[in-house]
Amino acid sequence: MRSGKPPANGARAARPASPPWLADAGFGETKTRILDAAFRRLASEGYAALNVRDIARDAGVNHALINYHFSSKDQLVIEVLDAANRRLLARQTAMYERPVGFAEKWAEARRFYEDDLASGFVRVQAELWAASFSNRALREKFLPRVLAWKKIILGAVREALEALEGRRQKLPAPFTAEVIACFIAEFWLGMEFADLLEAKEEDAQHRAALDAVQWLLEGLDARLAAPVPRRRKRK
Amino acid sequence: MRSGKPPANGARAARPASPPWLADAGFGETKTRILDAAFRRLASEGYAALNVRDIARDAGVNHALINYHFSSKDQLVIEVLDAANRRLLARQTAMYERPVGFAEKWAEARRFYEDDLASGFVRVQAELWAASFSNRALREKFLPRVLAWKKIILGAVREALEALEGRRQKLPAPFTAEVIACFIAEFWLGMEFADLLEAKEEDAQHRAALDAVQWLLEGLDARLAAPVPRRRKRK
DNA sequence: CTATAGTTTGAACAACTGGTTAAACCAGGT
DNA sequence: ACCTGGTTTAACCAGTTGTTCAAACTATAG
Repeated sequence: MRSGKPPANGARAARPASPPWLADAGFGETKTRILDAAFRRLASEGYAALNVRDIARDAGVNHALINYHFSSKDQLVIEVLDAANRRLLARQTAMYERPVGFAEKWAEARRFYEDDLASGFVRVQAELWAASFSNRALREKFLPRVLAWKKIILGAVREALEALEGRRQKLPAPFTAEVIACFIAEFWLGMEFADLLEAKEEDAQHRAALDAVQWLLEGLDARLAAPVPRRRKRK
Repeated sequence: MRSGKPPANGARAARPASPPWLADAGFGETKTRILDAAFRRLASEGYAALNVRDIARDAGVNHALINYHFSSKDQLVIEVLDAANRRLLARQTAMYERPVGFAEKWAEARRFYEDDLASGFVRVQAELWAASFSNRALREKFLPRVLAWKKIILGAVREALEALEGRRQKLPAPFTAEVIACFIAEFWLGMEFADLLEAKEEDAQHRAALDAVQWLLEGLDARLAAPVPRRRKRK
């Protein structure tokens, strides 16, 4: 019998049957519950305090099952990150398809971020990010994602700069698309780690900074929507 | 007998007598060695793997001494962060006094960063930053430092913007000094966490981004050095 | 029914954790 | 000499850690 469908019931406590979180990819119910509990534990207690017994208790499952379904605690953590990566990839491609303006893309990214912050996703990512400093396997899961993420940003920035050049506007030489994309990517990452410190003073500043970019992009969208100027910029 | 001076010798192994690292503040030799070993352990193995016995072995002392000199492992970690804070404060005020151009300030910050990366300081800071997500005492040590750091940046940005305004140049409304300072601070923080992932691809991009700001500031410095355009008095 | 294969359980293991303790050590003061 | 108070040591404690294992359970196939 493969572990496709849930095994009728067993004497399992009546738990909220696995939230939508990382529930995809045809895992058995137990496996999903463990993954989900591990995620929640990472989000609430952090990586340093992570241990299989608490995870099992949260999942409502015997703790030996963790080594049965995942071969070790380390492997479980890696699969948590894997699931997170799958989820991000799906969202990313979904966003890619939608052909909207730059400002709207930015706004959607902000909405996603708010969700991720509230759901604990940002926290888990930060915990595993730090853990990956001393965990090669974990780091190797992060690197391609970071690179892919930067590539997305770079693509959007390139698009924007080319549009600007079509309007005969150009940024100073050192500000290449790569540089601007780097600014955005690392700013965002820094914002995540800063937000997790939960300094209320920061929140307002972050919103203001995000708003400023939003304003910039709205201006860009407007200019792109207007008819091309005859000879030189009109404004 | 206070723990002011080193106790002659004892049968201590011939260890490299406490590197310059966090050695200040009149601690006894043993205390300093433990602090130093804890720092090195954090920099090499990370917070999650930190334990008193390894620290003691690294310091060449009995592990019971950690609970004798610091009252607990948690307290030791806090004092490591305290020492780091003291060090940063000293450097910061030293840099404050030196009245140089904006570009030179930026360049010095970059040099400091390179040192901190090589010495493991950035790594330790990142480890403790993440640990502070679930450690109130640690977080309370971070918050004032982060706030102070941002204040420094904000001060410099304000200065620059005022100088620009003296030259009748003005940024678009949403780009206040606070917003720009926020961009810089979070970009820098993100860069630290990204560098710790050790993706070689990133390094070049970071350098290019830092160079771009450098270029901007050199232009600003040059403009400020040049005579004021007619129409209004200087600053 | 029985056989079979996947799943679950409770108990156990050995290693490791932070912390404590009594005794020893080591100076200086009297 | 003795006492004193800070320091160091080895042994120890109780609790936690990840992991293993044989036995029990469950559902399906023959």
